[in-house]
Amino acid sequence: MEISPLTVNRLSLYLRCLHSLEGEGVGRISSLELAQQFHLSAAQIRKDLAQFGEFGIRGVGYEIPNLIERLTSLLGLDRIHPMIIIGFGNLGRALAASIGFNSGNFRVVAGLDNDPAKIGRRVGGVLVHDASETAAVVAATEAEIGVLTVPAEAAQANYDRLVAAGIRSILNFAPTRLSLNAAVRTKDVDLRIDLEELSYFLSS
Amino acid sequence: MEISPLTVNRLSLYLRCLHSLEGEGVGRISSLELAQQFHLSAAQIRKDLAQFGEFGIRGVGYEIPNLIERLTSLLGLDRIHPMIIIGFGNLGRALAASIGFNSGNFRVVAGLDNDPAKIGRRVGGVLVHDASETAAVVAATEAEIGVLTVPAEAAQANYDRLVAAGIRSILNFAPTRLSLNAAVRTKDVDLRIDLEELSYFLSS
DNA sequence: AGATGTGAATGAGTTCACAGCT
DNA sequence: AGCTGTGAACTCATTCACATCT
Repeated sequence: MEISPLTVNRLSLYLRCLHSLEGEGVGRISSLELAQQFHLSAAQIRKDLAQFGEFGIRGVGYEIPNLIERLTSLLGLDRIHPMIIIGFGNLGRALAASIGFNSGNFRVVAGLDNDPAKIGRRVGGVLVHDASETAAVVAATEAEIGVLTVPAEAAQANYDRLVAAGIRSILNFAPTRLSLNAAVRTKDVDLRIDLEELSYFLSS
Repeated sequence: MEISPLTVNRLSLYLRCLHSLEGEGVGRISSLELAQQFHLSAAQIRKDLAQFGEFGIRGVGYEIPNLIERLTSLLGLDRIHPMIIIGFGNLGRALAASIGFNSGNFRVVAGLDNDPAKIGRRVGGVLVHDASETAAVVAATEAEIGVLTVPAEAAQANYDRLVAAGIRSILNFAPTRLSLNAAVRTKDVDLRIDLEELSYFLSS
């Protein structure tokens, strides 16, 4: 069955809530309690989980440690995901150094840039390579995720190079419409569009 | 009529495409050509635009300068939107300095942090104030958008302070589920969830 | 008794297909 | 003739409500 990204994103959310409950020592919880505590929908929690099997106990609820384990495994968070960052401008550098981004199972293992002043440097613990060596760096680091933080004009060329290098997925911050390769899962983070949405609702 | 954020986000996209065409000297375009060039849906372009009036000429298409003007005005991009950044860690600093973020009609006019080492400093052209002075800073700068780049634990407190200070909208980067105030439009950018989505589809 | 898991109902969003202008 | 604007059809997503199980 094909799972929607909306569902997957909610699973992430549920997992985060469960970790927080586990930290408080709670051992089990019903969909209703979970929904009320975190402003979610109980029916949706059950529907989302039910797509992957029967995780709960009728009349009781869900065992938190068990559910955490199942969701962690489902989301692929039981193994390390090496990432490379392409474009060491402000945003690329910040993400390389950010503990929120570079933590848990996600590890920034290398950087790429085309600026000679940056190549060979170690920025926030990450060594920056020449972007022309994308293929070699992807192969050597076994990077699974490429984080595109280059200017819009450079995005398509760097995207194509990442795809050719055999990367498996891409998180794109460049504010441009990439011509996509179906074999590589790509997720856009377009802050310009986010701001313009806020602008619209400010004015409306 | 209540417009969906999905529609608004596509308007941003259309506007971007139109700017690019205008730069190439194209004067008018049909929904079909626009769709083909940028991998969009012609029917959806027409439906989206039709929600706001009749912008096109039947049998001909859309006048690009005219449509750009209408969309710019619709999205509220014909005036400046002052922004403040709350939390001058890696991400906050990067956004303050990033031309992609801090450009066009969006201007970072001040920063807030609770670290004495940062307060009073000018980082990337932006003066950092004590977070306890949120209300005064919002009033003085007339900031419309608050960009929350604090750690998850600090997010709710800073959110509440922004709301109390009279901010109109918030872009939240903290990976947490905020308890929201309905009067303040809030948009989440949750990079952790984006990465976990990629992780899921890597494994599945 | 009480909460899960799920078909059925509703709602949101997209695509189709064509009437109506220019 | 050709493209917009739009009701109708369809697909996707969420919510409801209850049979099912512990």
